[in-house]
Amino acid sequence: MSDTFEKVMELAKRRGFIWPTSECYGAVAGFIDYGPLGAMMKRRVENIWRDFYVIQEGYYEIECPTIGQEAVFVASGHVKGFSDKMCQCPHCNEYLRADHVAEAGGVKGASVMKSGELEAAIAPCTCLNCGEVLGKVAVFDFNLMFKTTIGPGSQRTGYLRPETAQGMFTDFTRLLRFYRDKLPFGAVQIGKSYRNEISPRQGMIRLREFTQAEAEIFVHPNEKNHPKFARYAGYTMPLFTAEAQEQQGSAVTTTMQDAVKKGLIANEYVAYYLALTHQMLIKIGVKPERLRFRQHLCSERAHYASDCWDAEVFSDRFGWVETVGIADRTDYDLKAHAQQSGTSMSVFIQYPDPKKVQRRRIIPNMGVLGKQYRQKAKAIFAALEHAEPTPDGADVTVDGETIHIPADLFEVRDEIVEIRGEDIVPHVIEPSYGIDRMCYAVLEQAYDEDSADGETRTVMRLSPAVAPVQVAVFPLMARDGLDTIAEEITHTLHARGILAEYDDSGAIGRRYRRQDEVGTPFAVTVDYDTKENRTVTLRDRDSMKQVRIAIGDLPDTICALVAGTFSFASLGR
RNA sequence: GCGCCGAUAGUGUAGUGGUUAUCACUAGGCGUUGCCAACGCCUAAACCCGGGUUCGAGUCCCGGUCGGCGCACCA
Repeated sequence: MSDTFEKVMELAKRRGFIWPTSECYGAVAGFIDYGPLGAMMKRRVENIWRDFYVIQEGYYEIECPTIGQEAVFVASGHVKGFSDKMCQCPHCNEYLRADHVAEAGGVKGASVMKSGELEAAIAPCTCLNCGEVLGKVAVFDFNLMFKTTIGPGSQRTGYLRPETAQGMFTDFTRLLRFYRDKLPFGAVQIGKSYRNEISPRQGMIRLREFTQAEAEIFVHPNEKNHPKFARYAGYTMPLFTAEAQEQQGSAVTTTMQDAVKKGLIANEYVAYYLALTHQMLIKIGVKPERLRFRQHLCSERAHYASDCWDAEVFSDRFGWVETVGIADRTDYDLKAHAQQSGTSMSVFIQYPDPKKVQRRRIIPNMGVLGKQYRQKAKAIFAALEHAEPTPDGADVTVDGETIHIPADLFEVRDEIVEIRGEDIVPHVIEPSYGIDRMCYAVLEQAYDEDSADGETRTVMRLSPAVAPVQVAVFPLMARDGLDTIAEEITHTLHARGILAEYDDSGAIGRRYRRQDEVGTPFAVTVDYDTKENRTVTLRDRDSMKQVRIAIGDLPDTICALVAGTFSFASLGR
C-alpha cells in the first residue's frame, strides 16, 4: 500500500496545514483544525469556487445559520429519514437495526413501527450477530443530526444543519423576489455542516463538522436546457454511467452534447455542471487521470432525485472518493417546505399569449339560500360550485345527505376568461461540493519527492492558484543592504495583494527547500548584482530554474504567474 | 459501538522493571557561507490520559482518548 497518505498528513501536521483539534485535551474524532497554511489554502479553494458559481454563473451567495429550527428538518425529511431505529444486544453488545432484527424474525411491517411496538416485536427475536434471544431491550432512534435547544426557557428543539441546501429552500420566496420573479435563478452557500457520524475515519475524508459549497439552481420543470450550454457542449470527460457499472464496464470519454443526446445524462443542466465541476477540479490541481464522474445506480439514488452523479477523485489510500455530488432534486424540497410551512413556493409563469378558456360559474342566491339552509348554507355554497346543474336545479351532497337545490336559487353563467399563466413549482439542480475532501485531494496529489543534487527533495506541487504562500523573498546574505532590498520587495508585493514571505534564516538552499515543502511556487532572491542593476532572480519551484528580472517588473510578473495568465517557462524566452 | 494493532521532543526513532531517557533531522542564537537541505559552537524540546501491580513502571496489568485496519453504519 502506498504511504503517500501518511507522508502527506505528517507534512500537513508538521508545517501547519491540518492539526488534530483541541489536541492538548486529546483530539476528537471527526473534527480537525486548519492551521495557518491550511486555512489559507482552503480559502483559496473556496474563492475559486466563488469565481465559478458567483462570478461566472451569477448565482449570489447567501449565509444562513448553522442551527435550524425543528420544522425545517421535519420538512426536509432529516428528522425522520436521517435516523434509524437501533437496539443493542445485551449479550454481545452489538448495535443492530431494530427493524432488521424484526424482519429477520418474521415480523411484518417492522419498518413503520414505533419504538414501543418494535420493542415488543423484537423481544422473541434473535440477535443477528451472536444468535442469542434478545429479550427485553430498548429501541432508540439514532439520528445523524446533532441536536440542541434554542433559548433558556422554551427548550425549543434545534438541529445543526446536515447540509447547507435547506437555507436556499427556506429562503426561496425571498430569493424569487430578489431575482425579480423569473426562472432560472440560483443561490449558493459556503459553510459548515454537521453529521454525527457513527465512526468517522479516514482523516479529513469523513468529518463530523465539514465545509460544504452548495448551489441550488431553480429551473422550470420543462426547460432543463441550460441557456449557456454552448460553453461546455464540446467539453469532453470520462463518464461512468449506471449502465456501464452494472455491466462491469468502465468510464467512457464523451462530449457533454453527445451525453445529453444519447440520454446518458438526464439534461443539459446536469451535464453543464458536470463539465464545470471537471474544469474547477482541474483548476485547483486535481489530475485529470485521477478524476471521473460516476452516475448513481437506481438503488443508491434518493427517491426524489431524477439523476445524480458524483465527481470522484482517486486517492492512493482510499480509492475513488466521492467529492462532489450533482443531482436533479426535482421539486421534492420546495413541495415539502411549502406543505410544512403553508407558504406557496411556486413561480407564476406567464403564457406568451393569454389563453381564453370557457368557464361555467354557478352563482348562488345567497340571501335566499342562507335563510333557508342556515348552518348548512356554507357547505352548500361550496358544493354548488362543482355541481352539474340541470334545467330542473342541482343536486348537492353535504355530509352524506343529498339536497336538491331548485334552479331559481342560483344563476349559471357561461363566460370566457383569460388565463395569463400558471403557477409552477421549480425543479432544483444541486451541485454540492465537499470542500475538505477537495482540499485533501489537492494535498495528496501535490505531494511529490524528486531528486536534487543527489538529495531527496520533498515538494508540494500545489497550483499557484491554491498555494498558501505565493512567493518567497530571500536576501542571498542578510547584510550589505540585501536584506533591506528584499524587505522592500516583500512590501511592494504585499501592496499588490500577493502573499509574499520574507526569510533570511539559514543557507539559501535550505530556504528554497523549506518553501518547496509548503508548495510556494516562486522564490525571489536578492543578490549582489541587484545592487548594480536592480534585478533579482526569480526561481520556479517545479523546475528549480531561475531567470533574472527587473525589480520593477516583479509585481506584474508575479501576479500574472499566480493568476496563470502566463507560465514560468515562457519567461526565459 | 465491537475486534485486532499502535501511541517516546516539531518530525522520525532507540530503549528486556533499576542513574539525569538514545540518536538523527528540524527549530532558535552566534560565527562562517556569494544561489539549491554545507560547516562550527551554543540552546530549546518528549515517555497520550487515569488507575493498578512493584522498593522502583517509558517498559507489566486494567480503563479511557486518539490514530490505523477489519466488521457494522454511511437519507
